Order: sequence, then C-alpha cells, then structure tokens
Amino acid sequence: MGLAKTEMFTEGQNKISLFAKVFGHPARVAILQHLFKMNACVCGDLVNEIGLAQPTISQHLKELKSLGLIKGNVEGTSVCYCIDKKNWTAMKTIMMEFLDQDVSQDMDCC
Amino acid sequence: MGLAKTEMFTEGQNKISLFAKVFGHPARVAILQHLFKMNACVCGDLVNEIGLAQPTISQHLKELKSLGLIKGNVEGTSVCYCIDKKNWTAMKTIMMEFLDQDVSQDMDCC
DNA sequence: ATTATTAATCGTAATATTGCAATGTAACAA
DNA sequence: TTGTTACATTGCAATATTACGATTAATAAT
Repeated sequence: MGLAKTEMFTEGQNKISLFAKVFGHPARVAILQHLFKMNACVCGDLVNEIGLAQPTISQHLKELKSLGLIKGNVEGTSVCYCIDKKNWTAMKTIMMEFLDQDVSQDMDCC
Repeated sequence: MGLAKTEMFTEGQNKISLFAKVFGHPARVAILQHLFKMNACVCGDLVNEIGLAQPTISQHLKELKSLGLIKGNVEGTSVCYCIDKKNWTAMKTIMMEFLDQDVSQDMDCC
C-alpha cells in the first residue's frame, strides 16, 4: 500500500508526522542547516554544498517550500531561499510539545 | 531509486533524519503518545486504540523498538511496551538542537 | 493433550520516495 | 538575436513503505 490511513488519526498526529516526514531525509536536513548557517539567503550553492544533482535538490526544496518551512525569492536568473521564520517557529512549537512529553515518571515496565 | 545517499551526509544529519523518519507516520506518533499517556506499559490495547490491523501495529512497534525508543517486555501471552526514557531523552536532545537553531536574526531575503 | 489467546513473521499488493537525464523556461549578456 | 546561466519540470527506473491476510510461535487455561 505505502499509503498512510490519515483519516484515522487526529489532526495533531497527522501534522506532526508531516513535519517529521520532511525531516526524514538527510538532504533536507542538510539544506535546512545550511540555510540557517548562511543566515541570509542562499541559492544554487546548495547544489555544490550538498553533493546531489540539481533536479534532486530542486525537488527537496519544493517539498520544504510546500510545507512552508522555506521561502524562495527570484533574483535575476537565480533563486534565493531562506527559512520562513514564522512558520519554522510554529512548527517548532508543535514538534517540541510532542518531543517534550513527560518522561520523569518512574513507572517502567521493562 | 528510493534510496537515500547517506554516505554523503554527516553522522548527525543521518541521525536526525532517522529519528524524524520514524515520526513520519501518524500511527507511530499515536503509539508513542498513547504509551506516554498510559505512563505505565500497554500492550495489544494499541491495536484497539489505533484502528490498524495487528500485524501493522506490530510492524510499527518493531521500527520504534529497533531505534531504541521503546522497550518490550513479555508478560505471559502478551507483550508490554513502554517508552525507553533514557534513549528518548537522548533523541530529544538531538532533535531539539536541530529544531532550535537561531531564528532571531532579522536578515531575510524574501 | 487440546484449545484459546497474543503477538511476531511471512508474503504480497498497492503506493510513495529518491535520484537523475533530458528537457523546458525565464532572465540576463553579448 | 543568440547564447548562457540558473532553476524548474517531466519521465522513468530502482527501491522503500504501508497495510493486511495467512501462518507461526509461545504461553496460558481447561
């Protein structure tokens, strides 16, 4: 199947899994880290920085953009990408809440 | 291809993406949330709680276990699962560091 | 011993993801 | 105009993921 049955889960669970899924590939992690590191915007340097072919990088960028985590700005022939800080922060809140569930109980079965 | 070229990324990037990937399915998010909520251990209630077939849940549990995020304990005919708190905390540290990159700069291209 | 219960594993169908060559498109340069 | 540069899109091959029926394995109950 390869098809997740999203209708049987809460909106929150689906949201978390969608964000997580986009981080589920090292190239996208690398792209995001590079955008953060460069602070300002970066463009096709990503193709050089990361070792994948241009269409591949373009596809990963598209996925990050469609989730709203990055923005792209056309500048002449090149396109400048950067983190969408507002959306990143919103995502961060959701993910942190999931990750930060209380672990301090000492009940433990195993 | 469907095959990530992990050799071209750092260990850290691959680690983040592996953790993220396991959260990239709502069923696994739901399983983890339920394990947290129940605090103590839960077993095949997960099959009832979540609406998927038993082999499907079993498969998701296996993935969570292989990453070390949960532990399973045989109790008679049933198996009791719980969060592996130590490993969860370690994972949390890695993921939070990734999510919490500095976003406060006002440099912005777009 | 036989049967029931619980969960893991196997096998397989349906679908998704990854990666890239080839091609398309848009802006700039000469 | 003719290239050139920088990206996006298309199409496709290879592989991965998801889901579940059927089966198996292990323990418990009778």
